[in-house]
Amino acid sequence: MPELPEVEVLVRHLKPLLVGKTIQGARVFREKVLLPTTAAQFRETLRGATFSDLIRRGKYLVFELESLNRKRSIKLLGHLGMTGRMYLAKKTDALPKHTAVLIDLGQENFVFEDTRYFGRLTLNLTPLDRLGPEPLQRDFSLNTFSQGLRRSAQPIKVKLLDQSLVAGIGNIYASEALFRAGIAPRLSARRLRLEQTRKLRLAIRAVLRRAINLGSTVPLNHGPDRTDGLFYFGRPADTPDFYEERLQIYDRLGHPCPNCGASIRRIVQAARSTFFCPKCQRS
DNA sequence: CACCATGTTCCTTG
DNA sequence: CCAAGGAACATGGT
Repeated sequence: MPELPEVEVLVRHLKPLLVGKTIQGARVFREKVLLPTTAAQFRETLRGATFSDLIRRGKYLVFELESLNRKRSIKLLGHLGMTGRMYLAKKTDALPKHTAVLIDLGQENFVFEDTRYFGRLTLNLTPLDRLGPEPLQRDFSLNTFSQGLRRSAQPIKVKLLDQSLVAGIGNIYASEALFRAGIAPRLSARRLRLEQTRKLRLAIRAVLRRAINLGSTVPLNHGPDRTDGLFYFGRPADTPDFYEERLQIYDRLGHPCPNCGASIRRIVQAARSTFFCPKCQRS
């Protein structure tokens, strides 16, 4: 469940569950997700450490810990890739098929499972250096944004996926933000007029904030009664309107545009799907 | 078998 | 040095 809003909701959920808990040990089932950290390094660094904080940066989770003697503060960088999940589980629960890392917290386990293993849980923090501003914070200013777009000939949709421009937008919310701003996904980034840039910046913020708010209403359960998959799409079969459709345009090929009724179209840009309304997003 | 999927990094080319 | 495009990573759903 991994773009900025999903990570934000996960962080809010996990932080109070983790802070104060001490790591008894760790088991690594898929060393690849630790890279460039090794399994031995990972186990040795974390054993005896206590979680002190958890924050989000872009689509990353940054776990902060203190070692046993408080001599050293440790940071762990997490990323969910496309299919990663992180949660606390009872020790009696069966391990999911694609468990990558298991952290023993004494009474329970912290599980990192990831079907495709594109995710990360590592002591290497350097990916954070490449991130642009947080879209929901002050440093994502109109100036910063328009200057970031100025040099790029790429289609605006593709440029929005560039994490050094602004951190946390993924394939779904890129389409959602452009739809909300009424901007055509193929428009070259440098050709946006100031008014469009202004609109897009506000649309990005609105779309992300709204998703966080809606996501916060979905309980993050795991196991057989798992509900975190509802974050993006649909609603459970037997629940009320509470679980409204969350997305206006993404994955809605052929459906009527919620603004004008025109048929929603799909194109491929940089090998990824883009959804848009041909009438509401003409320029 | 074909194509699709919420992401990032590495390599090459210009 | 920079921008941009494409492959690679790995597994599963339809």
